[in-house]
Amino acid sequence: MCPAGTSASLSRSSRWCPTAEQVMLLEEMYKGGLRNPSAGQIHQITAHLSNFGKVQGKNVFYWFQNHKARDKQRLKKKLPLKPQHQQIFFHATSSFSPQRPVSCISFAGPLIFTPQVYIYI
Amino acid sequence: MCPAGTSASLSRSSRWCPTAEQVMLLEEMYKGGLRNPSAGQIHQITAHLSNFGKVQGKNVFYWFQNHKARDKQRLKKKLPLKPQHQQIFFHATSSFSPQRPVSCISFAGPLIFTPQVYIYI
DNA sequence: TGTGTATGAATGAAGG
DNA sequence: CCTTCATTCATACACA
Repeated sequence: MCPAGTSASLSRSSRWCPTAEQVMLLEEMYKGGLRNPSAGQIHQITAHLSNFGKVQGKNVFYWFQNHKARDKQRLKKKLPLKPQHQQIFFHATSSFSPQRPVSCISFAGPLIFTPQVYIYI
Repeated sequence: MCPAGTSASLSRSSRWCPTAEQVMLLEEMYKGGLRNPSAGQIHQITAHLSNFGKVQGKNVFYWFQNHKARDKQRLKKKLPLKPQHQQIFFHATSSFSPQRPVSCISFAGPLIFTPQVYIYI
């Protein structure tokens, strides 16, 4: 969490603890609509945030990822509307027999192995 | 990752949680140069990994896809001055951490993968 | 010192 | 392949 007061940088911690200024700037950008910054944007942002404390590109990347996800999560929790998100998972449930498995993946070409063509039986 | 001592198996999670042994084997193959396993290879690998826990072909497929992509990102040191579509970076410490004591390589199967992926007994 | 919470980090799974 | 989403693990900190 690294809340105010004790600003990050000096912590010998293994993980990034953004300073108040950094968080402020990030939130500013977030409010501005930024959600999935490109690599270039991340680079720029990182450079800018560096003026306020140690920070790496990955920190910025994760910050946006997490902030967006949790923003959504909070909203979801607040409005528990009907479960409209039916997940239609059909488990392959395989007992994954070891040796002579039934034809699982029924195409054999040396072609691309894309998930879309998986055939679960 | 699914550390917490309790490896995968009993998790009621819907997603695959590779065991330490499985990860180790996958890492080994990756280090051996395997990047885009063919459907056949995936099938073999899956069969082999099944000796160490539940796993499906798509898990293996995704593992290689993700590992390759993130490995690449990890290695990125710098970004071009121009915001092209460069990659996002992650930290550089990759070394796979054994989440458990690991008593691997004990499988005695005479199985072979690809020439690059030699797994001696 | 234990417990809950906020959040950094990681990665499986898709989507495009 | 690259990008994004979802879920989880890990950790710092507030509070008791």
